[in-house]
Amino acid sequence: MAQSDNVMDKLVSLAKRRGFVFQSSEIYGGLGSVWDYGPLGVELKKNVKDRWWRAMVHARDDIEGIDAAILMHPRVWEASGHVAGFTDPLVDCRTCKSRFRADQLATAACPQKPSKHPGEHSACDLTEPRLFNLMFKTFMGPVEEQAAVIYLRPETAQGIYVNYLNVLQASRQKVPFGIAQIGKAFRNEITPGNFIFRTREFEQMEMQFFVKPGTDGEWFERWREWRMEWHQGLGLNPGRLRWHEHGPGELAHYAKAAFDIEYEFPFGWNEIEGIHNRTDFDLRRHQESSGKKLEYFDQPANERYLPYIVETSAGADRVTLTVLVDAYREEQVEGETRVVLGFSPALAPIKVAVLPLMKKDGMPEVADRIYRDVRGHVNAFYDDSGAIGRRYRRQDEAGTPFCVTIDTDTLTDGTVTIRERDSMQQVRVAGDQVAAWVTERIAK
RNA sequence: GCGGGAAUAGCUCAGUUGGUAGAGCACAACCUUGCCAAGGUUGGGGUCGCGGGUUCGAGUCCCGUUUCCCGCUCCA
Repeated sequence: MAQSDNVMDKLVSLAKRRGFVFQSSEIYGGLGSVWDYGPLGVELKKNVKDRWWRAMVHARDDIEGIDAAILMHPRVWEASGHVAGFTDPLVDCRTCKSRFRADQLATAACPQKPSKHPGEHSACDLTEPRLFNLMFKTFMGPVEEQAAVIYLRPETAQGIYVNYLNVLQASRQKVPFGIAQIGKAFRNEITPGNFIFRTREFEQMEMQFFVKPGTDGEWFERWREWRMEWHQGLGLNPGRLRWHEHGPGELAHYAKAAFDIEYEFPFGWNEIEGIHNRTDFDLRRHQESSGKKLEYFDQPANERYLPYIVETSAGADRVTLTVLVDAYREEQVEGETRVVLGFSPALAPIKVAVLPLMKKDGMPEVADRIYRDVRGHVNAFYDDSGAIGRRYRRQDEAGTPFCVTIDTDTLTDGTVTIRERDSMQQVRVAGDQVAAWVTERIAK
């Protein structure tokens, strides 16, 4: 475990040094478990989100995208169960330092395993129950009165449910169909941590798929398969991905069945995406709470029903962390340790670095022309300072898959060398073909 | 929130029994070299997490606080 922690520590240092992730409000001492993405991090995360959006919305005819507001009517959260379910009364044991949900504690006997208890400790010395509301509260309007209390959404899904009929009508979709959304959500986690894995402000990539009751089981299986394929398509180590099925005691209040896709982080196996069969729980609750009919009318069959919902919910920050962790590797060269981030070209923040071999004979000028051409197509980076080997290393550390060098031959025949990070192979390409060459490699 | 550990330059860390800060790397400029990181010269950068206290004097001792890490409980 000590070695694993070490990897995360090094990743946090690297993330800060190279501009992937900074701690929020660092100059004021930092804000707990809130992180900002830097120049490279925002590109990486954006690439992850864009890839998800393309797979979900653009590449399919049966899914529409939306972008709902973070602020919603407070009654949404009463109907969803979050006002009741997200306020846990918790008690602590002063002796064994354990925490329990007060509503699950039947007796005064300590439910901890005996092995955890030193000596004669057989019953817990419990504190008074305290309320932990996991939703962030704020006020709508300038006067702080009870009626104006609203919440920052603790999940993005509800913005889809309350809009489902609007989307259905506007898009002329028919069940089965889905609605996709990428957006921020907020939770007052009791214990956040592990860098950007569990944070209080986070971004979700959610797709809610509306199906006819009775077909939910087969759609659930289909989406399980598709989502795992998507994660594998990011180029992640397949041995570090697995399923975790929720047992009866683990299921959330809304779910009939739930599978998590887990990734093996240095701190253990943890969930990066959940696939849930939410049944008609949410639509039914909103229908009852709002008094508005939310049924779907199946014209050919001439029947009305509340659709069942199969949800796929991935953490954008978690997937980004997964990509970072999976790409991280150390190489030993002549006793020195060097760090390489082996991002797939499609996800890499910088796709290509343009490096003139020497700062003379007009090489920087030629390199600059190529750089300006390439950056019109993909995110590129120009560097002419220091030794060439060192510049290669800097790009390896940033995860740049391709480096272009301009040498004396470029000045006469216009060709450049493209060096590929992972294979260390070099190819000779015409300077004006670099953008096309790189674009093709990224698309693969 | 509870218990344990930690916080000194962008990063990794030194800092002796209290006497008002250093190294390597990184960064900037110039020179040199030129295809897989450490060339030369010069330079910028720290109110030692923050706030109190003890002291003639605090990076160092005491108290509080914030943040991070490790456990306990929850989740994407």
